[in-house]
Amino acid sequence: MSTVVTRFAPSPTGHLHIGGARTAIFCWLLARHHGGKFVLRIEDTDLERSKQEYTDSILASMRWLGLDWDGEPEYQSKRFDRYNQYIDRLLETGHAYWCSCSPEEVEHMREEARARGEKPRYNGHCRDAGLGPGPGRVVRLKAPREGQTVFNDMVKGLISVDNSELDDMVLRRADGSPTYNMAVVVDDAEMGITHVLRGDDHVNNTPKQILIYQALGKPLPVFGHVPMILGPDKQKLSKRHGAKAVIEYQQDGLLPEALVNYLVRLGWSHGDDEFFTLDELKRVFPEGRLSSSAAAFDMDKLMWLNGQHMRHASIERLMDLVAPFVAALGLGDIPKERLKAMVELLRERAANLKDMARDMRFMLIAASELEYDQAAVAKHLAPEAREHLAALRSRFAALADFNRETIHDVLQRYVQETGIKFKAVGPAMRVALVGTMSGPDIAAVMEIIGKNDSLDRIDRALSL
RNA sequence: GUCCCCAUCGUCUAGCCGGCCCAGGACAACGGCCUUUCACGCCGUCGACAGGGGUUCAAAUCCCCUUGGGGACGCCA
Repeated sequence: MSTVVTRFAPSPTGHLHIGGARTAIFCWLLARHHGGKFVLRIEDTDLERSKQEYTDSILASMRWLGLDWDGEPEYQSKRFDRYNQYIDRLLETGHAYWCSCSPEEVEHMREEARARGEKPRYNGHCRDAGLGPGPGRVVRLKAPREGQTVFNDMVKGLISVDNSELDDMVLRRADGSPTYNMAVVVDDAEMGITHVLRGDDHVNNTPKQILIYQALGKPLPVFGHVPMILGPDKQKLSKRHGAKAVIEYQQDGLLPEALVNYLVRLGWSHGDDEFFTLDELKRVFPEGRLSSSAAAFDMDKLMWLNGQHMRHASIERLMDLVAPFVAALGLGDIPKERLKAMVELLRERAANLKDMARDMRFMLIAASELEYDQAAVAKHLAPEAREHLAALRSRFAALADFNRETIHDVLQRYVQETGIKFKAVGPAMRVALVGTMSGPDIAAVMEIIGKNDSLDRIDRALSL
């Protein structure tokens, strides 16, 4: 049994976006499930648009997602000599030839084909001219004109294309650099890639690449093309859709495992299962099915899944993860115990780390900084409610052991002794301590902010 | 224009080597329960096999056509 070797081959012309992230995850899963290798190859042959900062960003996103790769990343820009060796070999074996047609001439040929109702392509003008090297000349593949090229796609099944639809593609440009298809085939063959899983937009490249494999006499890998991700409106994904780069989701407070879970489920399924950890995915991935149709991105479901993963994450990890978000709110250093208490209190309710940090804010500011919702104040801090608040304040002040149980007891006893309904005092307490009518259990909040702060807040509410 | 691919609830999907499906789950929406509030959680409601032909005793499932959508046709990747 030969080992599985997959690869992810981004070009560093931007940050890692969710479409690329998803194919990377699929490739990683396939390799890791089989205990195989996952190689990372930076396709930076376009020197103009490729930037080191993007490579760094892509690698950072991969690490954040938990996708580790084997060995050092490969850079195509460093492998031009290899590509040219193979092109020379193709020239020697008669699988390729020199072409002197100018770009303008080729464009003219394309227009002629189009006028004939055919697919625009190079007409093979220099195919049998027996030309040698020369300035401005390119090398083209001598592609078969008859028959068809067929391959069994991992996700789409049998795909076949008539060779007459393909043309003699350029392998080496006039400036001596290799073209994309040539470089990819040489790399995949040399790196021993067994499974090429990539975006849908490459299906049409596959027959062309297969022709190069055949000319080179190299064995074919298994190909698989995953459909692209569409925007919520089923149109091509764009910034407007909220479908952003992976780092932006990181900045929005998502958990990497939630993003992975969501992205994988978008185009892959395992029965009715929705929630997966990375380890589970690694274990069951091949049992599931890759979808062959495009999927629309749905932020709501991503957020829901994130909430699910928040509830499965450990308190300690959540503390580490939420800390930077709290710091970003300018709330300074928080004692560990206090942060822990807040995370425990909010883990069940927050949809993401950013929201969680935001929801901690009211507990971390001073009583004097608390913002009161005027409508809530008017409604719940009526004269009668204030009397109860004042009475409760002195009972809380007398409390030696200030924790959520004792606080809760004070509240309960007060309600029993005065015979009032909890509703006559509960909302007032909440407005006084939180400023608004929503939030977690008041007794728990009071324990976290402490006795002094609790009393200060009641005093301030009483003075409003 | 030519070629390739795709097509189940609003969305992600199960089902797809035919009968167990008058189509199941999840998100969203809506209603209810829980609760001092908001969330969480729980229960329920709404909601789909694009259309048309075949094949078959039987089709969401197989075949063909139409329609719709996407992708590709570079000396970009």
